[in-house]
Amino acid sequence: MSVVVRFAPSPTGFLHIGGARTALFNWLYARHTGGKFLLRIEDTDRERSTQQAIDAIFESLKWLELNWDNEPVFQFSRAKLHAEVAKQLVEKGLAYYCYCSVDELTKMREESLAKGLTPRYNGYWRDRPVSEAPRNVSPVIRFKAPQNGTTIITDLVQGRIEIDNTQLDDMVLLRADGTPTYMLSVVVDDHYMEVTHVIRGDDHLTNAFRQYHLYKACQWTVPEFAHIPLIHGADGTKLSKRHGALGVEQYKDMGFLPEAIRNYLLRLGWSHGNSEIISTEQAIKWFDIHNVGRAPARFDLQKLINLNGVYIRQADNWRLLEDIRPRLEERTKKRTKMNLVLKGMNGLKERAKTLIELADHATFYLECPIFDDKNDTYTQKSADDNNNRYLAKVANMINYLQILIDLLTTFNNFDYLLIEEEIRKLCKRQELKVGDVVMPARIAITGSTVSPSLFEVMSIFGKDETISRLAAYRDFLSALS
RNA sequence: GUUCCCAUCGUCUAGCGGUUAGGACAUCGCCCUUUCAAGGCGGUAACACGGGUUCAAUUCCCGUUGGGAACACCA
Repeated sequence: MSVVVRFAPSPTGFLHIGGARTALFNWLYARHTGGKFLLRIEDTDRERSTQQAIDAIFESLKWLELNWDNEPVFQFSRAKLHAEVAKQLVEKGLAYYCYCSVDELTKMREESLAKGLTPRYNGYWRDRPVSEAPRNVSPVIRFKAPQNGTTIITDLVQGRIEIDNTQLDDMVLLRADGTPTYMLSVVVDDHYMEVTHVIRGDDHLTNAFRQYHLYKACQWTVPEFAHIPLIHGADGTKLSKRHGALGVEQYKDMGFLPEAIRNYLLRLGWSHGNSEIISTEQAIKWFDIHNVGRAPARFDLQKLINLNGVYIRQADNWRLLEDIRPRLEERTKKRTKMNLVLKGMNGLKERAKTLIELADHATFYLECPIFDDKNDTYTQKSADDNNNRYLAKVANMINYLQILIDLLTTFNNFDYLLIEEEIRKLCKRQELKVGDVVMPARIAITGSTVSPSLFEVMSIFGKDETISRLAAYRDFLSALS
């Protein structure tokens, strides 16, 4: 029998990082086994489900490149079928109508809690004749859960788990308004979608036991379960907004690459020997649900950032340019110089951990960051703080800049290696430190003390732009002193 | 509170009775060097605790402690 898995988020918010991992594991398992990866939107909670959230989930999955098979299933559209199943169970005597009010149920839970028991429904209407039913109350349908014995589930991740059936209470299948609950819907949908493996968050583990009996009551095959541990925040508690339980979209906005996120999420709770950098192809080949760890893992942003740097360095230059183009265009009008960014990409991507950084560092190719277009002058203010250290030695800097200009003016060929060779020769001749000469030029050309190799930058700019920036800064410094 | 799950460096993890307990991120040195990265080399750093079982326990069993999850007419 071929594998069918599904990712079934409820559209009550964005797709968070934990959901993304659940989706990834399902997707990998499907691709690994050559099975199907289905998507089901669990929108039975009409109050909290939004179109916005549905769109966000689709967008996030697409961005992560976790493509699903078949059309997505919207659970609410199948509500009639779900209700039908509930009614059939009543007819078979496997479920019953319950007329308890919300207040009564709350009271019941409080009483159990006071006695030190698990709060749950006490089965008041389980064996009570319908003739006793109050007139003006619309009933819910409850499932008759077994009251004795034990239930055993062999979870693919958690192993064999046994619970006492006294833990199970009679869960609501159909609400008073006739809409199905999650417990009913999942089971019915998973059955009709022919899902063979239910891979989901650990928080559903206890649900599996209740669902198990529902499968049995319907005489359906119980799927394999795999409950993967949740992701925790850096402090070990449940991941919340405070920790970075952000939407996938927000990680995109922070400049992360989808392949970096996939790799990070995969390694969180799963490993393959000493492999850290794992391509998607390798992941598909290696992934097995059986060796997913059982303990929850903490989310470590530093490791994600590091991994992102690795993937940026590996990425194609054109693709990176396209990734940062919107950010660059936001920042400057000089779109004609994008080819310079592309030429400089090898030097730039070596130094960036995120696409934001990459865009930041690339800006100088488009315009000199410390040159203010409006006033047609340089500003010290916009230069980074380090510059001040060098600006203290203005006279020296003017001198070095002039030496460089004189040298570069004689060049016909603006080749990277040639520039380096000649500047080194000059420094040796005049007994100057290469760093002393290079740093003022770096500030003049890139507006910062941090940049890719200056010789590379110069060769990319070419003679005119290089000398023009050097001269402009020289003049600015002269005016200062 | 009740039930279930979990436990190796700060973090993610390898280990599946006998290892100098390995790797990665982070961190700290050094090297390389025009800055910053990247890279190279090296350092600090872990088997929660207590009982068993065994010739031998990080590894198997039990308990303690500590963490987590679930207990809705939410999903």
